[in-house]
Parts: sequence; structure tokens; C-alpha cells
Amino acid sequence: MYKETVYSAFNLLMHYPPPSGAGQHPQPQPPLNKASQPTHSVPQLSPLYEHFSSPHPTPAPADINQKQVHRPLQTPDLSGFYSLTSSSMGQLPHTVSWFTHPSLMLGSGVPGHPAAIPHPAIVPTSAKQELQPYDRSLKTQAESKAEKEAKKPTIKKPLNAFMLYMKEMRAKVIAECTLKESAAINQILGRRWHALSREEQAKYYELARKERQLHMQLYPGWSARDNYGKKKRRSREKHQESTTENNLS
DNA sequence: CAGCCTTTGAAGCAA
DNA sequence: TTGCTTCAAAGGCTG
Repeated sequence: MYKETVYSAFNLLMHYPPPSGAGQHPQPQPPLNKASQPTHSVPQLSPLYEHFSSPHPTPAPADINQKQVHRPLQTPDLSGFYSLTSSSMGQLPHTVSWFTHPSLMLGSGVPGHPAAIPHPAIVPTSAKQELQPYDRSLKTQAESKAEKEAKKPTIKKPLNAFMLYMKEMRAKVIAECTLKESAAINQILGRRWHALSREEQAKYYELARKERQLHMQLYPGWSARDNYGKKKRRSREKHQESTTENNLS
């Protein structure tokens, strides 16, 4: 079932090649040395940026055999970044520009801020339940638990570069492919992400970096571990089984 | 109706 | 330091 969907999605992908600019840099992105990844506590240029400040960056020998990942690329001139993201990106149907992305909207959720409106990144853990009709007579233990959790809102992780790209391009891909299944859409987006030019990807890496910085400022004590275990997930064994199956197929 | 699927990247954590 | 795990988004699908 899923394979069929994915297969049709792949065919559609072939019909709808990546946007202009994509494919002009077919060479794989330099592998990312995990140790050189930027951290939350690096407000200045990260080592990644130093890496790409070189006109012709080459991966360190130790990187060669590592899992292939994409290294963020440095935007040559960041002075034009904001106009780029706020104008050209803002023209897209589903924009996630610095100014419009929900988790980046300033003036809310900031402690002591006059607006005193919860930050969009703060999501009640029982949002779905709150949307449903509320019947006090049917108030259950689960509901009171949900209420307690609602009072203790979850601060979501900041979106990474690919997540920002997905959010922006999803609607476009859905319109082109007339697909709705996110799994299939995400596969297409993953391929398109690989086909993006370095400059295009750099936009999103920079955007993600800015988002992490703002997230740090808004929630200084927040850690990704705060959300660990909040999602019930399949067992580890099951996950390994499926990944093994995927590798075999 | 909770969890899975599917993607990449960031971060946490155990060894 | 390395390698694995979890979670970010999204919406159809499944048990």
C-alpha cells in the first residue's frame, strides 16, 4: 500500500523536477563532521560557517566514511539574508519566513512582555482534547490530567533547516502532485532537498540557526530533553526490525 | 483515537 | 568521541 503510494509519488517527482536552481549542483554535499555541528551555545559563527567560509570546502578525511549528512552552508553575504527571506520567501504560499513562522513571532510568550500572549511554540499538550465539545458531567480523570498538562505547556523544539523547508514547500508539492499523505510528500521533499543548490539550502540553514538563537533567548532554561518521552513511541525492537527490513528491500 | 509512516537535522544520552 | 535515539511538521492510514 505504502510502497504503491511512494512509487506513484516517485513517478510524480520525475514529472515535477526540483525548482529552478536545483540540480545545478549534483555533487553530494560535503559530509558533516558531527563534532563540528553548531551548538545552542554558539551565538557567533559556528564551526560550520567557518568551514564554508572557505571558497572550496573539502571534507576532512575522517569524515569520509561517516553517515552522509548535509553540512550547512554559509550564506556568502548575510546582509541580504533578511530581505531575501522576508520578501522572496514571503511570496510563497506557505511561508515560514523569519517574520511569519509561528515559533518565531516576536512579542509573545516572552516573560514580562506586555503582550503576555502565549508564544505559538508553546503548545498545550492536550490541544486536540480542547477542541472537542466539553461536557463537565463527563469529566474524567484523563481530562483533569489533561487540564493539568495544559497548565504546564510544552515548548516545542525549534525547527531545523529541513523542517523549515518542508513547511514552506509542502503546500506546493501537494498542489503539484495531488497527494496528501505526508509520508509520500516528505519523501519527495527529501529528494528535492538533496537537489537544492547550496545557496538555496544555505537560506534554510541560516533560518534554522536564527530560530535556534531566538528559541534560546525566549526559553533560556529549555532543553530538548524536556520533551523526551512525551510521545509514546513504538518499542526499540520494533523500530530496529523495520529499519532492517527497509535496508533489505 | 493514539501511534505509524516518512524525511533531515539538532540535541540528548549511554558506552 | 561515537553511535544510537528522540523529536520537531504533516495528514492519511491502521489496529
